[in-house]
Amino acid sequence: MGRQRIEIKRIESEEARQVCFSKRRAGLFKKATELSVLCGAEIALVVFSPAGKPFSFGHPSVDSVIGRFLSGGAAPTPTPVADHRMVPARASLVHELDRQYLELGERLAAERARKDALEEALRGRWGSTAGLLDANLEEIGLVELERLRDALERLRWDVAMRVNQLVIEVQTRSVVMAGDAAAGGFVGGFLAAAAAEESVVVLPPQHGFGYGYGGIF
Amino acid sequence: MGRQRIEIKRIESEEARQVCFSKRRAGLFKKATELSVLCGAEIALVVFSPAGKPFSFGHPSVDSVIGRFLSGGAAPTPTPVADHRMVPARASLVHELDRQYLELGERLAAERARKDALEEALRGRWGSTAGLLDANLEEIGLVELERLRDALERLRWDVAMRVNQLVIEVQTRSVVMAGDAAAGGFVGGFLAAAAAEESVVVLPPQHGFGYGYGGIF
DNA sequence: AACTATTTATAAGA
DNA sequence: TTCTTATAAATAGTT
Repeated sequence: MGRQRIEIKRIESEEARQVCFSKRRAGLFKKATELSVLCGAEIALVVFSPAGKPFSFGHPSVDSVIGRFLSGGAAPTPTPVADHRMVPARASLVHELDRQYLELGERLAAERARKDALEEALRGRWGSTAGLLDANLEEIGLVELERLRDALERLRWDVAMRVNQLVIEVQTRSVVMAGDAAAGGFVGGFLAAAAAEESVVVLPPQHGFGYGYGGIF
Repeated sequence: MGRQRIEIKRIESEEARQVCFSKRRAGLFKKATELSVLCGAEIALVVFSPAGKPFSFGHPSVDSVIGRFLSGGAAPTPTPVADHRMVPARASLVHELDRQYLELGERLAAERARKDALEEALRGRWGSTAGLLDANLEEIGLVELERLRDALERLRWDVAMRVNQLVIEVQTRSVVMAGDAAAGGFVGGFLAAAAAEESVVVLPPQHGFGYGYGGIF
């Protein structure tokens, strides 16, 4: 709708896609607002940018509309535009939440496994020499000292290796893991604010974290 | 957007309102579809007509997007309000999920904190000038290792004493021990390692923890 | 529903 | 990102 007509297909250029998203998102929210005002229609609109930032609009509120949609055994939806899903999808939201919940559990388990492996990596090495530590030194001969020396050197190597791995892991993981701690107890607070009597709600892009990974719930 | 410009306010005429709704709803869903296709954005759109008919669009699905939104995408709505109209059953379910989420979140945070402490301990140890077996072993900070550390420090002292004695013996029994330079070498190497200022392992260039991204964490 | 006269939205470009 | 502008789209009022 501009200088040229464009085909409605995924924009490959990352930059162009971002620009298009910004413009069209604004337009979409404007249209949604106008529709709600002109016709008094209840509307819930949630959009995630390609970068994962959430935007939402709701009249009277996202929650009230979603709640009505999920609970009200409302009639199935029509199919305005083809191609994408315009599905009824009733209470399967619960399943989605449940799935994400399980995902968090798996994350926790994985996290714990990593921690245990770390502790074991340390404790295990010490365990190999623990006996020597407790031995009566008066009875330690050159052979024993040699064994101790070797054990300690192996320890140094192993730990160094472990550190190397950790460094790599940390570097690799830095972005992926970002955002984990955000969004504590969001659902409760969210629904607590549900059914707003407000007219128009537009969430600006969040400050930058809290999303990234949807592995909660 | 037609013959005349119209003010964006509720259309009083019931018929005109219904007509406008039909037209604009189609346009809105089309825009939403285009945005999702062009930019790959995830979108959930739910609209109730003035008559109460529900229409929805979702990419990949309404539920997945809503689930993602609920789970951590958004900050508290800028327009909080009261008037809860949640379906009881759903409300309690969500609260339960929320409670369990908080619980898991706390556990995860605790696990991660411990894991981070471990990583930091390892990393910090290498960062220091002291060697692996030096006194700052305590920086590992693990309770279960503190006793081992103490034992090791005593060991070092005792070993040093023992070595002194051995050296004296070696010096005394010049003939017997003379050819056994290896023994002295072992012990010397051990003690050198024990107080090492050197690193056995060279860590890879840590081009960094500069997560190079300001947005997320 | 269809048909336009207009207003809007927006693709490119700066 | 924001603005400008040429055009494509959407749509208000009409048939």
